[in-house]
Amino acid sequence: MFKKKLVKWLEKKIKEDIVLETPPSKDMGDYALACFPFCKKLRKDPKKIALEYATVLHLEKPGYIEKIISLSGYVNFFLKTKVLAKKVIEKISKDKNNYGKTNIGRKKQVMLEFSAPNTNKPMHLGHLRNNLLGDCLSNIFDYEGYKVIRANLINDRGIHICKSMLAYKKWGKGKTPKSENMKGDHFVGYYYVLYQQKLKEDPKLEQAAQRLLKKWEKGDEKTIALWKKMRKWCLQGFNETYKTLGVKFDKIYYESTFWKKAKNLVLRYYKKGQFIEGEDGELLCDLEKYNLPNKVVLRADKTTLYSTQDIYLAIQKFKDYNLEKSIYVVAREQEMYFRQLFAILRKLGYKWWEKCLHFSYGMINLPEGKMKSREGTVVDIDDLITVMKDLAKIEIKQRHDEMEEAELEKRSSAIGLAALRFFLLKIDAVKDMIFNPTEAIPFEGDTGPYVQYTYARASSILRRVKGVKGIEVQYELVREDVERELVKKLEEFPEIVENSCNNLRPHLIAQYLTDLCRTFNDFYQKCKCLQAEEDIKAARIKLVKVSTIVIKNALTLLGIKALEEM
RNA sequence: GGGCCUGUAGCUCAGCCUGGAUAGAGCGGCAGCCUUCUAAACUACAAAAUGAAGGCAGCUGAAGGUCGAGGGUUCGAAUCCCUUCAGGCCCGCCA
Repeated sequence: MFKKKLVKWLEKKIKEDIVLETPPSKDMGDYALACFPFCKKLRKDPKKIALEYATVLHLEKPGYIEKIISLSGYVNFFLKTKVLAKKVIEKISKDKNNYGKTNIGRKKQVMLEFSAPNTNKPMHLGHLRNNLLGDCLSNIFDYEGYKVIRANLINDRGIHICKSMLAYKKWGKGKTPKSENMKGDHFVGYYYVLYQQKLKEDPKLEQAAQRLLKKWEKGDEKTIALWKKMRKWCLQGFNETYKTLGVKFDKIYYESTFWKKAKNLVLRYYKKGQFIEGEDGELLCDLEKYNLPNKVVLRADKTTLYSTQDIYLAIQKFKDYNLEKSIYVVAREQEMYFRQLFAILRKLGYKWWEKCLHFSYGMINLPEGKMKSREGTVVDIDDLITVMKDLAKIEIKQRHDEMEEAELEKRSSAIGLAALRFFLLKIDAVKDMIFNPTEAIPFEGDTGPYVQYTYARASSILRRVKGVKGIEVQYELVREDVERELVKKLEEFPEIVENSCNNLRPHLIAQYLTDLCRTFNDFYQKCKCLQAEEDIKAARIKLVKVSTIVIKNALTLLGIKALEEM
């Protein structure tokens, strides 16, 4: 708010490129200008330069500046607390849940593809990080004014799907999710696991699954009917999970609807000479000129691969929408794959290949160690949510002796999910991480519940306050150190969102939130609101009010519910 | 053999893109506030130095660091460049 203004003013005064930084401690002011770079030109000691600048500038300082001094080679600027408080508080009061939006994405469309489940088993911990990152990034783009298309690519065909179908055919005995009282995706997943188990005793199942795939591809009626049935069960299960997670999509691509077209497309490009035939008849793309290994785009038996379909789908996305960016939220293992995919598109002459972007993220594991589906150590999202919810219940019960069951359900669900989301989103996506449920749930520390709790405390003050409505806020009464700090934190928010959007770093929001909440709690601790004198009370209540707005806005970006009471 | 990523306090992480002043949080641990016991002096009561044991929700305080290592660039490096070590991931018909 003030920084840009100050930079402009300084550039006029000093006639140099001005880069302002934030000093490490508050007695060094709000902004600082390092004078070391000027040394050579002016052939003077930086301390002297700083002193001279500070002296001159101080005399001509603009109205919002309290003082300008020099400290060990820096020119330090101090904002007037009253002006700062007034500007920030009034801005937030006016913008409310729009506070922090910058509109940098106006008239631009961005697509984020994430989630991408297979319809043969429930989504697990890995999908969870994917879903949450994709969802949060989408929220951020949305907030910055982009038109966001949340896309999901459902992998609903292929050999892995046939495996669960085969197992169901053999051992399913006509059971249904309903008859077994199971969630659809878990039901289907059970047969996928069953297949893997039976395969050990009977290796011939592999061929049987292959035959089933062939039948599916030919459109065999019975096979298709079974496929449709099981697919539906699975999708219903996914939708439930998405609903509890609070994840929504604008566009869903089903692999089953375009795999054939994808194959034909690749064949056409082959005929045009864009792809070459390998030793066994497979088709591949030569990427040597891009310094990448070659990529197979169609199997020797002319069945499709992920690459086949992704080439088609990438093109389709740009046909469906006028995209500024097409972002793929996919785990890091596939970094090379996406570099190849984008290079293929480039080779094929699609100018927009540069707009494609792989947002990669690290692995997520449990404290017990690596997840291995074969060893059954995979954790389903649904199970994990239940664990979080139960942990949340324990916390709530410690604080409330009696609570109605419905209310307990509601709160534990909100808190459990908040813990989950926050824990996964606060860590830089590039890093591998260990998800430890018990570390995520406490109401203290860097956790989602801590942030929610802060919001609830603030809300409680606002609920109980009486008699400040008509009183005009006198901003000079915002004068305690902690109050000033809080105001400054609130001011940072728009910059944080913009940064996290431009650099695709959702964790900045979460990091900011803990910071803000700590600052708020410090203020809460040191400044009595309700017991203060009327005019001071009015100012503090206003500060509490705008704090809740910003906390809520930030929470919303993370997809976390702000609770009035916990 | 080649490529990408990570390495910061006991643990979990932020800061690195965009170099700047004493490298920041959270958790844990430590000390204190707290509880019980002890107790000179005193007619007695209240209060209580000191020492010991216990507890831990909250509050307060302090501690904790070769920023993996080495070199370079720079007035200045956790941050940029090079080398190196450790860990993870990937490298034509898996997804």
